[in-house]
Amino acid sequence: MESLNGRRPTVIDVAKRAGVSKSTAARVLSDAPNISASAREQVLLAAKALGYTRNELAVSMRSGRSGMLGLVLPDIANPFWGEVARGAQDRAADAGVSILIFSSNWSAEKERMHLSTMMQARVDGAIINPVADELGDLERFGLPCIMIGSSAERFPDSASIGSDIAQGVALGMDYLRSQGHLRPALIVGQRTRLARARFLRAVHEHCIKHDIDPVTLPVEDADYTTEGGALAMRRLLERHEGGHLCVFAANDLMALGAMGAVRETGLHCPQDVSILGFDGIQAGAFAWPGLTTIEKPARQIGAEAVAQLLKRDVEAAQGSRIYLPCTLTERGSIADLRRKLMRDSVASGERR
Amino acid sequence: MESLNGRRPTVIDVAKRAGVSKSTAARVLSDAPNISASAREQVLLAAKALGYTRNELAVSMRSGRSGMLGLVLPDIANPFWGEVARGAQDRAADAGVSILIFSSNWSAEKERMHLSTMMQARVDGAIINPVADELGDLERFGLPCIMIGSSAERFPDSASIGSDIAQGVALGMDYLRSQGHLRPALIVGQRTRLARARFLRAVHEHCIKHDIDPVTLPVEDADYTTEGGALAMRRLLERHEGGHLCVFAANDLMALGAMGAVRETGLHCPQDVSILGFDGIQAGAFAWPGLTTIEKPARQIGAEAVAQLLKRDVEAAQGSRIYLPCTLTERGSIADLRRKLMRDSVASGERR
DNA sequence: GTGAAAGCGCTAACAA
DNA sequence: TTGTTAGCGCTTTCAC
Repeated sequence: MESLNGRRPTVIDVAKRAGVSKSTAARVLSDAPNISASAREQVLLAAKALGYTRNELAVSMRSGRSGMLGLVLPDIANPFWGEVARGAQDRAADAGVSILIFSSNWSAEKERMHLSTMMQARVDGAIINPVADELGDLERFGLPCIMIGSSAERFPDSASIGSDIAQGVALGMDYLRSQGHLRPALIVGQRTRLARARFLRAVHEHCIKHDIDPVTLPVEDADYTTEGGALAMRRLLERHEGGHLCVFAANDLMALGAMGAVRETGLHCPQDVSILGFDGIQAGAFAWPGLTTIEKPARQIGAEAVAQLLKRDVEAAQGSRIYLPCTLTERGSIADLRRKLMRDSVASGERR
Repeated sequence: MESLNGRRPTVIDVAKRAGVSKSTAARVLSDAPNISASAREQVLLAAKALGYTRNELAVSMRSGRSGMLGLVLPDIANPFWGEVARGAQDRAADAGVSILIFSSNWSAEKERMHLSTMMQARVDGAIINPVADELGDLERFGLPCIMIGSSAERFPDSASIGSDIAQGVALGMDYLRSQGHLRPALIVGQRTRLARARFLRAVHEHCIKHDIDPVTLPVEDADYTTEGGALAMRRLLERHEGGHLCVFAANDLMALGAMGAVRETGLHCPQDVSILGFDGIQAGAFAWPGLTTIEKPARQIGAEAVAQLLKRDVEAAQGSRIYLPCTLTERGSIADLRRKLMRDSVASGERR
């Protein structure tokens, strides 16, 4: 009976077995209307018996849409991007589309390769954290595209989704202020990075709002790595003139590095030094003390990007930018100076 | 000239522009032999001008192979699986194939969904960390399949790749022994987990080799989470009769949880308690003290799985099992009791 | 309600 | 060396 010897069954096989024509079978299998109950039943039965699964490749070719989305990340092994991928994957699965995930490993060359592979695979849309400055054919053929992450700003014409750095920084600065840290030192990215400027701008805005001269905040550049953070911390410690030191790092890895440097110096966090991070990576929860940090909505970014891409069919939103809010995760790397100050003032007999 | 108004160019468009036939163009574009230099040049020129990219969907349909591999992971956001994905991605990119990554989120239902999506997408092979006990159509149509991770043992018939737990445990036990810890306490997984038995079996073998009664090692069950590890540690501490306590946890998360519990009790690691983990997740590097651990070759597992799948075309290796060796990462959570013992014996005037 | 036939973009067998 | 032709599995007119 099963004369297809190992071959995967096609509509034709199903049609034959059901005793109907190819098109009737196809109609049933694609839920088209105007089918007699008996025909439907026969076809469904045959399909089940044969273990028929629709060949999406063929569907894609006919329809011109592949039901796949491309996702190009700088590093899928990086927990932050892993979360983004997870968000995208979950949202896509809900909508019944698949995701082709690529890891550019921070290489523009690899990225170009992946972009081209995506084009060839005829993905219906792409989500990209761009490394290079140009997208090649993607733009040329108007493939729906959404940029994610900070480097997205290099592409002012395309839609983008990212975390709201300004809001996150404000949140962090407000929190530090609430704990009595008015002039935190800053560990920021290299001068070439766009994220650096955005971070600093947000800090300045906060300062101006609170009548603080931005120039009075110590700033150290680092390279977003643990080692860089440790280096920057040591320099900060050298410059420091005594009293409690508070540091706001532009990412968690640098914050964690800074924490290590503090420990090496024989100082303690948060007793002598307070540290605030930015990202929300898992490792921060296991450091000691736990790293208090501004958490980026990684998973939502992925999910929202997919959602936008799927919506895109209807309305083409050129150059729109969505910034998702960050949240504060308190863990224990920040000293509450206010309470301490209050105690001091009570002790010295002052009243208000 | 560009009369395809936004449409992506096909071989036909290229052929027309180059003034040759469809098949000549196709031959050039697919690097087939027997083409005149002039024809080749014309076609390449036309292709470039038009921005032609081969439609892999069509190629796939003709050839029956999609150039895509499916990868089903329990959680793409989990750093360990992220590393596996990264290894697979890199290796696949080298070979010019794409990877469809799915995250089952530990749900058998979702897994079944993803499996079916993969079948419909006509992937050429699949790499799976199985949650459910059956694979459905994958087996039925003989899709090349490789299982990864510990649950792979539930599928004795299919090929699998994993880390060599026995070797890793032996490595860990030998290392502990070298540091003077002869009878470490064990924090292992739940009784239902296959991994638990494998872990314990390896420990027993080590014990027997070294004339230690395995029963004398305290064992606590936990659920592979930080909280579970902390709980198990507290129970271990209660049972403990004084002196240095050494703990070998079956994964890093539990080890990290145990470390936290030690700190809460007012004890210190590694002075009072030594802890050895198993996995090699990033967070372990940021804990304080850094977690010494047996590192699983996550990235290689992914890479090797892809390699095997690609090789599979040639020789079908049914039921083969590959175990990749683990490595030791020393960080600082283990006390060197030997040195301490030596010091003690020197102090008390003993000679050898 | 159903069948016949065209065609998505490509490759491969056959002819010239 | 090049062109013609027949499909891969599916959807979708267009007749009946």
